[in-house]
Amino acid sequence: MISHQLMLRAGFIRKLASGIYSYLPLGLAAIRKVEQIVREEMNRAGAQELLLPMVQPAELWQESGRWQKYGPELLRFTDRHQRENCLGPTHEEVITDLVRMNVHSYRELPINLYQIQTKFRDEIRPRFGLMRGREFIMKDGYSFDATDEAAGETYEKMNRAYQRIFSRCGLKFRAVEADSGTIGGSFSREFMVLADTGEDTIVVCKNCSYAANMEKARAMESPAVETPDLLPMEKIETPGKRKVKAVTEFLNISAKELVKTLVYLADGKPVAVLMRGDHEVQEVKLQNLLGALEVEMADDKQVFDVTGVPTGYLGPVSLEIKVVADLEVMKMSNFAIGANEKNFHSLNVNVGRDFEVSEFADLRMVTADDRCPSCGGGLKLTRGIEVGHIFKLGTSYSEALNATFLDNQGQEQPFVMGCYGIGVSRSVAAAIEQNHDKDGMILPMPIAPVQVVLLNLSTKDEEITQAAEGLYKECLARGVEVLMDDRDERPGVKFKDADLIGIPIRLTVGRSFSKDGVVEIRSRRTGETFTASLSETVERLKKMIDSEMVADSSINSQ
RNA sequence: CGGGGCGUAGCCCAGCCUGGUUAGCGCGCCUGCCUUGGGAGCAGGAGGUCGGAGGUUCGAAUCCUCUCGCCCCGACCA
Repeated sequence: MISHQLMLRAGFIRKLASGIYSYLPLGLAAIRKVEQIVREEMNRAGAQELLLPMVQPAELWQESGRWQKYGPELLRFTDRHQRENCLGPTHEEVITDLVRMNVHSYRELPINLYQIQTKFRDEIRPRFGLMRGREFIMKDGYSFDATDEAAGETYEKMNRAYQRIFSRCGLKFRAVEADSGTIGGSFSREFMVLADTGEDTIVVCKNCSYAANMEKARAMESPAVETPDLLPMEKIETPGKRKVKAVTEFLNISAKELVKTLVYLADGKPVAVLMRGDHEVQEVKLQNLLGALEVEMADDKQVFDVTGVPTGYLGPVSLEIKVVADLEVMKMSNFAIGANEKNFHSLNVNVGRDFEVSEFADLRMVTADDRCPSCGGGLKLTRGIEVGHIFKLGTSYSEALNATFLDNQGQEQPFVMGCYGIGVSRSVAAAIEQNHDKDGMILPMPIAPVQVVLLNLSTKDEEITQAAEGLYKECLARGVEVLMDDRDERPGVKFKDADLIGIPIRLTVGRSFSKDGVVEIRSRRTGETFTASLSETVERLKKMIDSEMVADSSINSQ
């Protein structure tokens, strides 16, 4: 991954252990820039910063039920008093506990609290450096409202704040509908930085603003077709034909005329899933439909054990286990299925006449051939990096932890919560992923470690050195962030390093100063170069910087 | 957790298969000379528990066993 390589080469980070990195001065400076933008926008949106403990007692997690649920990525340990603890991967429990101890009346609401802190998640397989470390810097925020309606307003406020934050960071991103996952809650939205190297696939409409991740993405339903006459079911021998491709070729039908039967284990219980031959199951949708904690595809042996049929010849007719089906299957008629007998399939099968389905639902993976569910336009699959996620949590945590307040009727009510995360260290990596060339990083002005890198090309030349130092001091005095390269190195080395670390503006004092009394100003992004006299230089730097900072007023707050 | 791979100087790596001088190259580092607008050149120099433990052997970086760490692929994931 390019951002990782560049950060190592450029001295932004060094690895200490698997998924654990030290932030060096330049890397830290970029992180601080992102943090500062996050702070400003969170504060503007009415949130308040605090700092919660990283070590958390097991009791709290047992109370919420996540001590069992969270799994091995929660790093647990025992202290000298034999008390169990964990390192916080997130802070719903701690914040809910804090609020329940201190807030008791609707008149104290709403409350919106956030922190910026190092989190630890013992990832199965850390990779891509800061992109998926075990230790990472995250902003996490939590809101407490008296009613669903008020919580919805807070959620929208956070949505707007997030739009501003990522715009101000100079990132190209999309906000997408998302599955809320193990955190629970009713609705959530992910902020995805668009990059081909992203780990997540997202679906965006080419025509309207619809965007979603694969777990949530819907497609416009295919138009209803008139049901043709139902033909009599027919069993046909299909020796050795198990895969959709082999069966359809053998029967000379298209995959759209075949229904495949897949067996999943939902928390250990077998379920058959019917899917049109050319479609794929989206397991998270299945998991949500079944209300299961875990679904996994059964292996060949497990399938045989529960159905008595070898994989490849399964069908829903007289199948003993629970059967669910994708919506598209409902529209099909006279289709082919496995006959539940080795080497046989059945033709002209129909739902209702030949078998029953306990539930129809959208269970499939959307493809680029599908149409947008909100406008019917074409869809595009693209890759993204998740840098932010906002959730409407509802009352699941406040109920589990018995966090309540008295409403204006004197009734005890659970807080209506929301939670809002931003991967700070990941955002820096994502920015680099999105902004680099063959020579190195090209950092957006608002999150670059410094705005200007000043090269003194000849530290032994007194005139040049004096000019460079003068400029350096003037920059500092006038609020221009500057890093001076006065190493005793040859010019080529300094140019290469300046390119690598991606500082937006390069200011060079060298030969042209001795000759013509001018210094050189160059944009890292465009390569555009011009010269300036000493007296006008800092003013011109300021203009360039201002034009590249995303000004508050230019942000469209949607 | 399953599959594959790697640990030799600060870094990248060769040597291992087929045991046998003083363990080597490149980069980096130090000293001197030289050079100064796109990662220069010459000369000299420092730097090693060969990841760790045990074993086989006259002799182990090399063969065997165990162990630790890391990387890649997979399942998983806010």
